[in-house]
Amino acid sequence: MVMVEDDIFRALADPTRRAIFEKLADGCMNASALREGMAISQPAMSQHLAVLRGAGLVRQTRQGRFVNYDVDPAGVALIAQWLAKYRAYWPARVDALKAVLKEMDQ
Amino acid sequence: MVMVEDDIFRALADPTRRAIFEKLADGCMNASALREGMAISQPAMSQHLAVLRGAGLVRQTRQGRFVNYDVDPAGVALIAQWLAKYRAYWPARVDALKAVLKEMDQ
DNA sequence: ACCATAGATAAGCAGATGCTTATGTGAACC
DNA sequence: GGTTCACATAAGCATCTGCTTATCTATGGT
Repeated sequence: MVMVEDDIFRALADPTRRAIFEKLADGCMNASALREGMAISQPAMSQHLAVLRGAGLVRQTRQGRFVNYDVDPAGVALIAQWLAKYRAYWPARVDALKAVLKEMDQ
Repeated sequence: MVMVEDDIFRALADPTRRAIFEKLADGCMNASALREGMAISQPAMSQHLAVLRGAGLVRQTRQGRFVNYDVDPAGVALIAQWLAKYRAYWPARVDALKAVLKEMDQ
């Protein structure tokens, strides 16, 4: 038994790590680019990325000397799946969700 | 600046606390009922519930000597809102979501 | 072959976290 | 008023986390 959600939520619990993950929401980026404007040391960034990767939230691809990171859809899907347990508690947002889906159809 | 998501994800990072929260997904329950089958001391439960409440994930209502806890829709909505940033990464689940919405319409 | 650059890993440490036991508070019942 | 039950809070402590500095690995350029 692996309890994937443990790693996911623990990874997202740290504000710095969540900021990194949210940066990646806009698209693929390498570790150095991620550090820009973040007041974080290189080892710290590397450690955070390792945690995010261990949680299945982020994937890495070597490209020369750089390592590109991007959001792992599998991890996001797991969160969405977990959140689905509580869909009964956000009926007020149904309309907003509908709009999102309509938008995605086009 | 309060950074609500900080408290939310920190609260959900603990497996025991997540188990409690998931129990409440099925409906309102008091602290003693929540402890059943959980191998957790009374103070520990109380502390966990305090953290969940502080994060806005759970509400409490006194009913005589008991305190009933239930999921706070506001907290769930915040997670859904946060997750919406990543909707581009789970297109495979659009159909499932549509089914959910159709079901909610009825 | 040498050096520079991007990133990972190791070790150590200050602060946070979750548990414990003990005690406090509040409501019901006699 | 006193006792019991449901829960909260306090204090202490072992463990975990995230940072730091130092060092290692890997790739590219010359």
